[in-house]
Amino acid sequence: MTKTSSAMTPSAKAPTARERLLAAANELFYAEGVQTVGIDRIIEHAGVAKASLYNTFGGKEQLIRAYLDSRHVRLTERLLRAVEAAEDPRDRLLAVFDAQVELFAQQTYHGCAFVAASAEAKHGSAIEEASDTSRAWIRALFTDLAREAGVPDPEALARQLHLLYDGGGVSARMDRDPSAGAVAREAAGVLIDAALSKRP
Amino acid sequence: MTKTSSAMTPSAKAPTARERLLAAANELFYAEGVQTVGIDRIIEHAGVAKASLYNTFGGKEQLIRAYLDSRHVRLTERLLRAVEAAEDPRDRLLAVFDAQVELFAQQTYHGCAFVAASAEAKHGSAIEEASDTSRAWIRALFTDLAREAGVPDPEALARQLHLLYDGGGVSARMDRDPSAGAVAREAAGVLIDAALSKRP
DNA sequence: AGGACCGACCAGACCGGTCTGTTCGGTCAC
DNA sequence: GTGACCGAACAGACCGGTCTGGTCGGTCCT
Repeated sequence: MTKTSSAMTPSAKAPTARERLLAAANELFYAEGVQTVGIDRIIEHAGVAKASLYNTFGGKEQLIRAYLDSRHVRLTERLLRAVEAAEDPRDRLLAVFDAQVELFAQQTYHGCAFVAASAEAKHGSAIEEASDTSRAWIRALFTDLAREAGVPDPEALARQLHLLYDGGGVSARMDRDPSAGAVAREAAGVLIDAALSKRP
Repeated sequence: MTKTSSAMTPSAKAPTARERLLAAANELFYAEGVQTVGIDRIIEHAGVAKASLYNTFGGKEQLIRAYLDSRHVRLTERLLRAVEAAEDPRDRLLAVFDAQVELFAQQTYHGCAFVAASAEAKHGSAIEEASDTSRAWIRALFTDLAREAGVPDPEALARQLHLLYDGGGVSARMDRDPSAGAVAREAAGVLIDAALSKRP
């Protein structure tokens, strides 16, 4: 009845090698960086043979790409869930920062995975590609919500809020201070109100 | 008369091994990352013997530290110069972002060196130490300028502006878009005005 | 003045270790 | 038996770091 080994569905039974690999990558790459963590540690932590990694993903670069893609999926889910819980257009914009506050509170938080991974990535790499995709999505989310709120220049407000979003992540990591989320949220409120006041 | 070999003064003549090493580190570390660039490439680019590196700095970690320290010195000089050129308290706060705009315009700009270097640094490293020092200095600068401007809560405004400052740097690098500087400056103006309006 | 000396430096061989990526034989479930 | 998987060994490049040997300009001593 239950197809456990189909590898296409995560299934409820024993996790496949791919899943364990991705989980290990998520833990180690995120905590220590994609450059400093070697594949030996990944496969050891995943309890997987090296050949399985290369059969499944093809190489470290592709594993990093898959790791970043999975981060992006979880990011969009988290943000969408937070935004949908709010109704007032202004609150929907702020909901993004509420999600950030919640995220920073976890002691596992170690900054934006894309910012960290792209810090030492060469131009044109898969890392840059994944970062661009994720950042474009966030920018579009901010723009849509800003337009929804009825500000005269949604693009401009979106760029400002994106700056705050980035700054919050960097500050929370670099200063080891989760309260950066609250600061970002407060500043966002000011910027939103200023943009709103220009359109009566 | 002239003591050229004293090694304490950079002198005007031929650059010493230490200077060339630091210059090479500044170029390669900043452009490609402190992890990905090996010391072999540093010494080759500097035209220096490997032993000179280890005699002068003691190791890669210390070279990175010296590189970051030199970045910090240049950063403070640049910001101080920009701030001192302005007279109005509000303009002095904005001058920090003017300096950022100018910085982003250089095509060599590749993001904040401290953000990049600390992305894959382990907790308690010399990199973290240097980052903390630099960030504390910037925070103090913002706080002083905010106090000078007479806002009721200088610390709060400083934290907001620091967020914008960080966000501008990240966005300029990740999006390969220097206009993030102008966006940050504009948002800073809004936040400053909002803080100012609370104190008559 | 001239020879011994010395510190700063370069060139490069070399070390142990680690990196990514490959290969192969064995095992277990279906 | 067939495919997915593990454990282990392997190759080749590269890492940070050490060490030897040689060059050169300046300084001191006589």
